[in-house]
Amino acid sequence: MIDPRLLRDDPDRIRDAQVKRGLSAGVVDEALAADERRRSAIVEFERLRGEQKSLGKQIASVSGEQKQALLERTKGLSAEVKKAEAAQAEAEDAYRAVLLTIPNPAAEEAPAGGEDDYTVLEHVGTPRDFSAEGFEPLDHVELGRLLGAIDIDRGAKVSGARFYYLTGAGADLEMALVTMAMDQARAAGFTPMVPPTLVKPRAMEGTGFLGQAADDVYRIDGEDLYLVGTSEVPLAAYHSDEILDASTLPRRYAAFSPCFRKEAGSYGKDTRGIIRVHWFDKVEMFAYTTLEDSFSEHRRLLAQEKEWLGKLELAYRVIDTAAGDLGLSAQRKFDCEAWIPTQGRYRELTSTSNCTDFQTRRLDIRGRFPGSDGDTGGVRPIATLNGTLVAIPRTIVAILETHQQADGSVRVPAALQPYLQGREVLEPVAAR
RNA sequence: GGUGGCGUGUCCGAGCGGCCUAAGGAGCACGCCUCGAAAGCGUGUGUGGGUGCAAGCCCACCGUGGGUUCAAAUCCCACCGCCACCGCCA
Repeated sequence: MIDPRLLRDDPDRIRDAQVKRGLSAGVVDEALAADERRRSAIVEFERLRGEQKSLGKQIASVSGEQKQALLERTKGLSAEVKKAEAAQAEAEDAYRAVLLTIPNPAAEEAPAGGEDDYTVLEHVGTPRDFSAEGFEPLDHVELGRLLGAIDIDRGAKVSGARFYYLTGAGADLEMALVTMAMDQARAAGFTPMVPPTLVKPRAMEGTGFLGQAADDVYRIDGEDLYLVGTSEVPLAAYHSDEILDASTLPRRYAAFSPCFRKEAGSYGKDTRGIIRVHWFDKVEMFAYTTLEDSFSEHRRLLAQEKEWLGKLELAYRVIDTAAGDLGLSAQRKFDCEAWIPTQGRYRELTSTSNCTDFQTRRLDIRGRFPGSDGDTGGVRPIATLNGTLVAIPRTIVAILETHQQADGSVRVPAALQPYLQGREVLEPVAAR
């Protein structure tokens, strides 16, 4: 949720932010009107309630005829109070509902525009030139079959389209990547976590995944539980309704979890292979910081991702996502995109977002700062950030395709070897 | 899934229809005392919202949501969570 004070004090800024994302600024006026209605409803309720309270006190202290007279007067009042209370609750709900639809205003620095208006911040490494080496690279589906690492046909048989089995070396790769990622995160000060992946609506809504993004989310039939699309959800909700002592910030968590996505609206996109799937495992970094520190923390998360991709010896570029392509909750987002040889283009492997106080306001997470309100102390909103360390299928795609050799084997990056029983090469196996 | 018990402020804990504006204690902050500290004494000590230039004033909050009542922390219902036992299960 955006800062309600910002909305009231500087609505033009929110209007501009809406336009920058390519959205209509109309919601801002809707929200302002709802706020107006809400406040007059509150004033009316408090007036009636105050009257009722003082009458109640008199009733308690008198008796007999006097009491009867007062009782008569207060009976009608009681109904009015009830009505005013309902009106107030309704007005508050309406106001909140509008606020929830307003995305986090994009950062000044975020490029304006939609999906294609990103800025490339840097290129790291050089895409491998297979023509110079004299062979045609195989795609990850072929390589996965040769290595006995990915079984897409049986995934479809058992679970449907966009499902897969990781088998043999593929399963080994997942375990190796997860362990290696967790080791890196732990060394960088992140607390390892294995969170629940079924969550209540509150956690979903609080992280901004229940609005227009809702059709990408699986809901459990008849249970009021959702399957998370990322462990960002349980990690953000982890501290919901808590006041964290500012001295304990930043708090850094790294979670391993499965992720479930309907991928609605992506029919026909990436239908081959395991680039876009309904389920995958992921190690996600998550941080709680002060608002001021969130910007440097965002860079820190990006640095972790770059270190990770470097260890996997992948060629990639870093992009600054355009405002229109930010999720509801992000204020700025950097994606690391690795070069996929058989697609001839860069594909997103990791992504890190600064959500500032957008999620913490929705989830009632605040920090207790030393000092009094006057000198910026007291209880104030804090920031959340998230960043992918490793999303398994896409990372496996990049590794297999990038490090393949002419005979269909795949070279294992040096940093990964200790996690793969010291194997330097993954060799093709007989089909089964 | 069943039965029973319990959810009160930062924490412990009392209250079980109207002086609850929530007792008492602990903790914390400040002050007194002290060479300094402890002990002791005194004062203060939440969150959200409305209103006001401000000091302040007002409203809401006793797990959550309904209900009864002129009036609910207190009575009734539902739900959630915790604890214990039973059943089931990995």
